[in-house]
Formats: sequence, structure tokens, C-alpha cells
Amino acid sequence: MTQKHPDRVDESLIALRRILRATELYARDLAQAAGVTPAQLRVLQIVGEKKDPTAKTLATQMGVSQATVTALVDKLVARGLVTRLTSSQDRRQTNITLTHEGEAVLEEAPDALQQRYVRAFADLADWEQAQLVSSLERVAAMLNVDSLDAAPVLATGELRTSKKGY
Amino acid sequence: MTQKHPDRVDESLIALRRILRATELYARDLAQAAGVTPAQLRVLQIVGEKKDPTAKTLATQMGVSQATVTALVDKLVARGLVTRLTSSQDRRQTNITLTHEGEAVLEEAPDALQQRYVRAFADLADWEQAQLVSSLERVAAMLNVDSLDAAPVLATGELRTSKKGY
DNA sequence: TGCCTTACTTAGCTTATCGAAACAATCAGG
DNA sequence: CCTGATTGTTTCGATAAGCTAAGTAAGGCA
Repeated sequence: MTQKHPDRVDESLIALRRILRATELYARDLAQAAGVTPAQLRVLQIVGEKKDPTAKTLATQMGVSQATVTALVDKLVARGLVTRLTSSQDRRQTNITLTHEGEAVLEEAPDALQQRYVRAFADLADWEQAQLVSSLERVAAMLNVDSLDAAPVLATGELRTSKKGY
Repeated sequence: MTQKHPDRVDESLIALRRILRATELYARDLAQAAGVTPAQLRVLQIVGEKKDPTAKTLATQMGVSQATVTALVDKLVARGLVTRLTSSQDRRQTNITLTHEGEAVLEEAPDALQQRYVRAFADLADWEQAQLVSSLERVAAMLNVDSLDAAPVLATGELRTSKKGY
């Protein structure tokens, strides 16, 4: 296969692996600092992004079963970070909403990794940014991630797009 | 900083998120097909790469505690996929080695995602490969992943973060 | 020898996750 | 309107992964 640089595949895989590992490891620090677990923080983030999502929405968005979402929401409710509201339109549905405490946690969730990334990204020249975006999107396509409206949040909910300007 | 395309940060974050999610979700399929869990497969992979690593090596490589490694290795030993061998040099150390079954599992572990990626990568033009590698490495650097000899293997349990959930 | 350190395991707990079953509300016919 | 099917959610029971703290065993050293 006309491969002049066979090492490159490995190089790219290694780089990918490093990216994955960075976000994975970071998720723990972040969650610990925020006082919630990674999965719980992920729920908070999605609840923050979407408008009072239902359990089903959360489940599909996170790619887990509804039972798992129920368990996670239970813990967050116990901590007073979210509340459940039965929908008035369809009373089978339950909307998950952030409490003030929940918003506070979300707001204060340290996002050092993402901020570092965002800052570094902002420092790049225009064409470099464009190239990076195109490369990343290409890799995502190569991994064949079919339709998935991923939010601009790194990792499994471990990172947030900082609202404070980058 | 004179940011002409503020959307680009989000675009890159979204692409990253998609990459992370793809590998995370894939890890489960892979592990399920291989008959072991993601974390267990990760152990098998590292044991395969390194030369009969110790528990400590595994722990640092995986970024988990030794106790966790012990539990994981216990399960693999119970399944007959690895064996423990007390080192003859330092009898405090235990080398984890693959059994034939373990090698077989590792060998047969379906790696559709990685193969798809590798194939797509190979199809790229030379300069495109180079650019991709450089972009990925740049991103890894921006995430400030300090020295870490990551192996060229995609998809690792992180996404333990999810466990599922991701 | 005696003590500190290192490597690993054990024990007990929490979280995340699933599948299957239970419940509850809605909707579609007749 | 009843009835049955569908949809949304929770409950239940299990398994896996992870941690910390405490225990055991071996090595190093003075």
C-alpha cells in the first residue's frame, strides 16, 4: 500500500491515545474538585445545556440506559443539585432542572484543562486554527462517528466551554 | 486575541468530543466482543505490549491504584488469561504474563474501529498524513499531556468514564 | 539484628452500569 | 369510554471498576 511512512499511523494513534488519556485523567480531578463524580457532572452539564431535559434525553445524549440516568439523577437530587418536575404536557415525562446549587457547582467546576486548551488554541494563527479544526474533523470522520450533535465540551462531560472569554 | 473565527474553538472542541465519544463507545463493543471488560482488555493490551509488567507498572501506565490493578488481574487470572509470576530478582514483585488464551483473546479482539481508522489513514496522501499527525500532536501538547509513552492502541476503558455512559 | 521502605494484596465501600420487570400515563381503535 | 398497545420512568438485582486504609512480605541498610 504505497505507504511511505508506516510510522505515521502509529504516531497518530499515539497522539490520539495521549489526548484520550489526558481528558480521562483530568475528568477525575475536575469531578473531585467539583464535589461530584464525572458521570454526575456530565449530567449537570447536559442539564445546563439543554432546556430541562427528560431522563430519556439524558440517556440518549450520554449513551447510557435510562436506568443509569435514574440512578445518577437520584444522587444529584439527594445532593440538592437538580430537581425532578413532572411535565404538565405529558405526565409520563419528568423534566430534570438545575437548582441554584446545581448551577453554582456547574459554574464553579474548574475547567483548567479546557481553559488551557482554549487559550492555546486562541494563540494559534488563523490558518493553524483552520487546519487543526479540519484535521480533527477528519479524524472524527475516520472514526466514523455517525450523526451526533456533540456539544462543544471536551471528554465525557469533564470539561466545559468557559463562558469567561477566551 | 484578534480572533477572526471565534467559532473555531467550539468546532475543534466538538470534533474532539466526537473523537472521544467514538472511542469510548467503541471500547464497550470491543470489550464485549472479546469477552472481557474494557478495563480488563486494557490490562491485557499493556501486558502484551510491555514485557511481563509488574502490578506497579500497570498501575502507573493505566493511571489507577495498585489495588485496582490487583482486582483486575484477579479477574483475568480467574479467566485464565494471565498468570502471576513472582520475580526471581526481587521477590516482592509480581510479573503478569499472558497465557495462550490471553494471547488469543488479544489477538482476536476485534478492532474494527482501529482498523477502519488505520485503513482510512493509509488512504490519505502523504502530506495529509503528516498534517494529521502534526495536528494531533499539537492538540495533545495543548492539553499538556506531560511525557507519557502511550502505546499505539486506541480505545481504552476511559471512557469509564464511562464506563458506559459514554 | 532491627527498622524503614517498597511491592503487592485484602477488605470494605461507593459509583456506574446493565437488563428485566414493574408502574404509570397516553394514545388508538372499535 | 373501555381495552390494549406504546412510551417514559423507576425499581431491583447484579457486575465491574475504582478508592482508601490496613495488612503482609521482601529488600536495603546501618
